[in-house]
Amino acid sequence: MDGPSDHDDFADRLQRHGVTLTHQRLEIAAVLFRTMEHLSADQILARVNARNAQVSKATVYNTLKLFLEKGLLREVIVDPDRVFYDPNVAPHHHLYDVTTGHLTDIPAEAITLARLPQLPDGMVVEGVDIVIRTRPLNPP
Amino acid sequence: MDGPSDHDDFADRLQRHGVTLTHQRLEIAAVLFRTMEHLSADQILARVNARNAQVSKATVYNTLKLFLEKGLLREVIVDPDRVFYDPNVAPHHHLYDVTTGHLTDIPAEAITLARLPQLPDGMVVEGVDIVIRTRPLNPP
DNA sequence: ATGCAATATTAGACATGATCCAAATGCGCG
DNA sequence: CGCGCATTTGGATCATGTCTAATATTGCAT
Ligand SMILES: [Mn+2]
Ligand SMILES: [Mn+2]
Ligand SMILES: [Zn+2]
Ligand SMILES: [Zn+2]
Repeated sequence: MDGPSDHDDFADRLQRHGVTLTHQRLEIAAVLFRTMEHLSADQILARVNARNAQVSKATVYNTLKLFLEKGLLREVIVDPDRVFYDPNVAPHHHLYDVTTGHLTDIPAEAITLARLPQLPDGMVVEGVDIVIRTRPLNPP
Repeated sequence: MDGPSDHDDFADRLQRHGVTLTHQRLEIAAVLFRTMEHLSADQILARVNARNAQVSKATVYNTLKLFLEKGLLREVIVDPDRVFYDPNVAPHHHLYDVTTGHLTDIPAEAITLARLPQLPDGMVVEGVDIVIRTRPLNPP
């Protein structure tokens, strides 16, 4: 499941993005890229320290910021209380289960916008975020 | 500009939504509904106390929560650090200037999405939030 | 009007996510 | 080995937002 090849893939990935390798960064990368889930900083900290060793909160935040800068991650802002970190950097959108807080990817091609609105002058689109909030169909 | 008719309009609006009137609630409603801007709790607190009297932080949060429950407002989650309160409760989407943090409404009709993705079984759409992140076209 | 119970407001304590800091550690290389 | 620089770290600090328990106001019956 967790062979040396996985580990090397993560190492390559970090290096290709200009991130110098450290033990902690590899641990964090493993947590994020092995399951490709959307996780909060707290969840990442817990998982990293559950599997292996002691990585500090400060290092988790430092590393997430670094990974963001290097384009290894993106943020998803859907919950007012915490940021989710998304290991999928391909353009895509999200289903957000408001009861569980769980995020699911929607491929960009699965949604087509017709008639993008006209932008104010001199403004350019940096990105489009679509969140479809869902909940279980109410049982009485 | 700020005649008694405005004030009465706000009062009517609150009462039609089942909100019992208080001086503080009317002040907060005036700040929100007079300019229809997207404001954070902090900004609302500052504006309320700039124009008139002393309304406490607790009351601002209490009132915003009440207005949300009563359908007078909605939240907009685009900034990891603070919630914006939106006095426009009609279905619509947003332009988000990432450099200034300023939000602008896009009428729901201005965007059409084709091919909504298929939802997991027993799940129903609660809402769709579209945020178009923009920035000034600026070569430094 | 007066009294009374329910509702609303408030100051300040508290919770939480996230950032900052200054010290300690680790690493690459001469 | 030892030096210089990047990285890590605990703990302090900050910012939004919530809670509490006391006070003030309101609506209403008498
Ligand atoms: Mn925050
Ligand atoms: Mn918060
Ligand atoms: Zn995603
Ligand atoms: Zn809006």
